[in-house]
Amino acid sequence: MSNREREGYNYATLAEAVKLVGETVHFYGVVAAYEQPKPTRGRDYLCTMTVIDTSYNSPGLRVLFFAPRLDQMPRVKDLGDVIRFHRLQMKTHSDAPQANGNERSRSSFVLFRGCEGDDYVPYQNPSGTSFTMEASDRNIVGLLRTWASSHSIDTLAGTSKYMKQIKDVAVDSYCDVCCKILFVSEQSAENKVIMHVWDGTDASPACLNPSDHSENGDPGQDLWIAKQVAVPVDVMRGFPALGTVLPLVPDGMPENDSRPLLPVAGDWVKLRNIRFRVRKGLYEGVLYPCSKIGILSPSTQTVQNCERAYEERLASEALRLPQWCPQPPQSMLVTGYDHVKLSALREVLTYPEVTYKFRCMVRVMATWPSDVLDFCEPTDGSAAQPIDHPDQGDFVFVVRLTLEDPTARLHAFLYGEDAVEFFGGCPAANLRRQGDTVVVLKRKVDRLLGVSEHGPPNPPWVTCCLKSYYLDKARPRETRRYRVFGTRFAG
DNA sequence: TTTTGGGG
Repeated sequence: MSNREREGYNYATLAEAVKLVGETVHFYGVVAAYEQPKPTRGRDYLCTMTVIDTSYNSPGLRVLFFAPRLDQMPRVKDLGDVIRFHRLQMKTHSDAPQANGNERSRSSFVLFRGCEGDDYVPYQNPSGTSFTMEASDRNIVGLLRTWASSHSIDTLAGTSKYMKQIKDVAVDSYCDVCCKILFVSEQSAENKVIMHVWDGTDASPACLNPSDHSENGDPGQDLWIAKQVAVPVDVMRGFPALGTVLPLVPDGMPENDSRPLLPVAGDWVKLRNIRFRVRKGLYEGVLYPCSKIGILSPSTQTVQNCERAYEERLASEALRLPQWCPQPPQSMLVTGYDHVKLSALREVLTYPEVTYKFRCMVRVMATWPSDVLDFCEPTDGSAAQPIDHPDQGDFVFVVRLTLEDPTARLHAFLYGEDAVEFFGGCPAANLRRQGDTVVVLKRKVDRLLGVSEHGPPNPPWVTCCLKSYYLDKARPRETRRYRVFGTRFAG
């Protein structure tokens, strides 16, 4: 044992430490930023963080800590916690000071809660029982706690030039996002963990990629399945009413046991260096090996801003609207219930009463049948009835619409008299014998779907009324369906 | 032993 250790450790302030490039130092710091450990391309794990103290609080000191095993990595519970490092090597990187720790070079750490008045027992001490805790140590921890509690420690969180809200994400560029983990799903078949994240804002409507074109000829069904697979309705019940929930899928990440540690539902995180892409017309975040997951305290300014903005959205009729629909809202459809509050589709899907009525602001993504010629069918539906039966009264509209807003997708049926009203009094008929009617219908449906000669379809925002019902009284929730009613083309 | 990765 060296003289120094026998006398107790001599801790540098961070201001002193950054001047000791090339030397091995001990120091205490308050954790101002922390990224989950992740595997390196080499043999070790790496964990990165920024620590601050009174002598050096902006931008703080970056610390890299390498170790062969996950349980040897710092597992910071909360920003503002106090960490003590022994035997870190001071370096510079890109003209900024940096401290390097390596378990293989006997670097070590202990972690304390940041709460003022908490005890002086570390909540993490990977080196076991042999750690020093003198009166001077308790003094340093106490002083750092007092200082941190009166000081904003998150000055770095949420201020990077890469930071984006979900409403502003775009494809093909790397960015950072502060968001809440709402749901973590294990896709056991692919051995993938998908996190579902939310920040209270609405993703912009995304175009369908040419590769998204359905194989079964029913694009609406594909779109609906894409959304259902992502988040089951039962899980959705626990989500906030508004705002887009995006899946975050790993790409090129190492297999199971050497994956980075993932946050759990309820955590706020800062996702760093992630990208977005569009699949089946839905944005999804992509987590690469170069991405990082930083923790955020609920008290962080960025988190508070998200939560406050969301509370405002919830309370305001205007702000509840999808953030990408025109203001003031316009709609080529009108409803007879304009006084009824607008519901997001996630609210519709998760409403506790199975039979209920809603008014929504949505986009119509697809119809089924996709050909207007097939919008009506014979009322008795039997094969014995000739398909070309000329009698109008024997036909009924049966059309399934795939509706979308920033919160969800759902199928709603346009049926019978509700459909006749919807299409402006156009009666049900054998449409294969009603060329004029078909032309009128097709023109309306194309407008509704935003079909254009150039480029992909871009459906406009429209208001519509939905009512929910069930097919089987014994299993109302499982057999819940939706119908469009009280809605028609304007003019 | 001094990598690995290091705010792009």
